[in-house]
Amino acid sequence: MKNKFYITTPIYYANAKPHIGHAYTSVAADILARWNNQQGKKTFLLMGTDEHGMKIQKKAEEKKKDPQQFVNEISEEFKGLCEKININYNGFIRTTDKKHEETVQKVLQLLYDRGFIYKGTYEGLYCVGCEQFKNESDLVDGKCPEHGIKPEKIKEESYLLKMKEVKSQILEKIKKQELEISPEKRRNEIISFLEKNELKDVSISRKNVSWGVPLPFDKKYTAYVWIDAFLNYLTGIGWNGSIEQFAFSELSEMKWWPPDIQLMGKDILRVHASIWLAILIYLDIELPKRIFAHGHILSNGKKMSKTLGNIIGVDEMIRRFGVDGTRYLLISAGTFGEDIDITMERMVEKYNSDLANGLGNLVSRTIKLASVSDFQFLISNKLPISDEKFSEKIENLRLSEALEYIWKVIREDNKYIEDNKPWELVKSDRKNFEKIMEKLAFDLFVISELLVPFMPETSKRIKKALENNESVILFKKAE
RNA sequence: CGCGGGGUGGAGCAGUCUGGCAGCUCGUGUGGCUCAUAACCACAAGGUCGGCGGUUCAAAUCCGCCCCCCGCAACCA
Repeated sequence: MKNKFYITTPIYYANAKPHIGHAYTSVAADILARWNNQQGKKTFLLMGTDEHGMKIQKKAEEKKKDPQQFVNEISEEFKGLCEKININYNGFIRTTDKKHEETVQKVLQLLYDRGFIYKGTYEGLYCVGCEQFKNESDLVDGKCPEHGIKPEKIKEESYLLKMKEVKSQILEKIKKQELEISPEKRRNEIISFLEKNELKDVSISRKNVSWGVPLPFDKKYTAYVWIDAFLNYLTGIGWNGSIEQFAFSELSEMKWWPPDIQLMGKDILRVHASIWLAILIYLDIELPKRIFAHGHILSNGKKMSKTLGNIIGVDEMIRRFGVDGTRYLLISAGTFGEDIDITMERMVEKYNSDLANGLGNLVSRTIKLASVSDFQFLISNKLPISDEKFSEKIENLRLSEALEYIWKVIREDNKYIEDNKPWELVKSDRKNFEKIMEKLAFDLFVISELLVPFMPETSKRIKKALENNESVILFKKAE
């Protein structure tokens, strides 16, 4: 299918409630989806929840809940988050969906039959207390933080996915831009990582995790969550696990494939650029066109954490700044792709100056000028707005720059009003007054069009206010 | 010698690849305006671009060394 746009977010791990990072990724994805939709493309935004694995099993036990019930609740919370911040998703995949699980098993079997999965041994640090393998980064002073004991190095039988042999293929495809990884910085990182390191074969089975998809060829094991999770990008648009489905992709429900953009946090870029790509290559499925890794949200230069008490909640932001205000503040906080740093204090400032005093006040004063002088705006919904500079910024995911571009117009219009003094002209020179008002109306219309992906409700409200010549307070001052 | 990111006026950032008067927003000061959400506009103050050295007619930008902060170290989203 031509003229389509398929975008994915990572599926969110359902071991805890959603936080602002999830909102950030989701809003960005939503903006890109809405923008492409506005450009006349058929779009599909896929989101979802990743619901298997040891962590979830344990969390459910702690709360004395059945794991399925536990993830049902969390999954609803993630959907709720999407509603709250106005994410217009087209599909929401859950890895505990029956169809997804079946497809995962099919794929595992296929990879096994083709010899890409083999039985070997996995060596790792095993904590007897937790009954699971630990990462070195999980340890405190070389000990398990929960049990205070040193994990043992043990070997265990395990199923492994071959990685060594695909490495050069992955590297080549990235280098040849068959798959674009951006920002460029991240691309370079991945390339140098692949060039400098051997890719070890990855263990894809878990012995002590009952909450997972059983390996079809050895039911004693369940699949490691990543394998399960990655396939969501395929099952989420209706893949049933048969390779034939791709042969007629123009006609089948796989018409969305490949993803035009896969959006994710920088933390999971590396696993995507290795394991995920390996799976696709083994399955002979076309790679995504582009993977974009964004940065993390910091608060006052630090990761948000309960101990530091610097957590900023989505609900609180919505309460103070509204839905569109929250979307604006998240996206305008810094270059998309870099880490961004937010604090409540600065957000209040930015909200007041950009939204209340900037956009809100411009709309308000323009409409007041019109209504006291019986000027009627002619809203020309006929003209499709296309602004190349703006488009280019969005295509390159320079999202905050795109917003700055709009705000430049807002400032210019404020100056324009100041310079032309329409409140005087209305008494002396009606003709010129109308000329000025038309220019303002046109600009506001353009602004509202450009804002559609970023602040859909605000955009509608501006248009409505212009049509009805009705004064509005778009954004109340925040304290 | 593990890998990577960052250090730019009071705050937050852009600019570094491809060298050419140091840019944006906020805040501050002074003045102006009254259509507007005490909003808006103009002007001004404020920077040895982390440090030292090198290349160059010219360095925030290229090269070398050093200091400080922050991530990551793949089976952890």
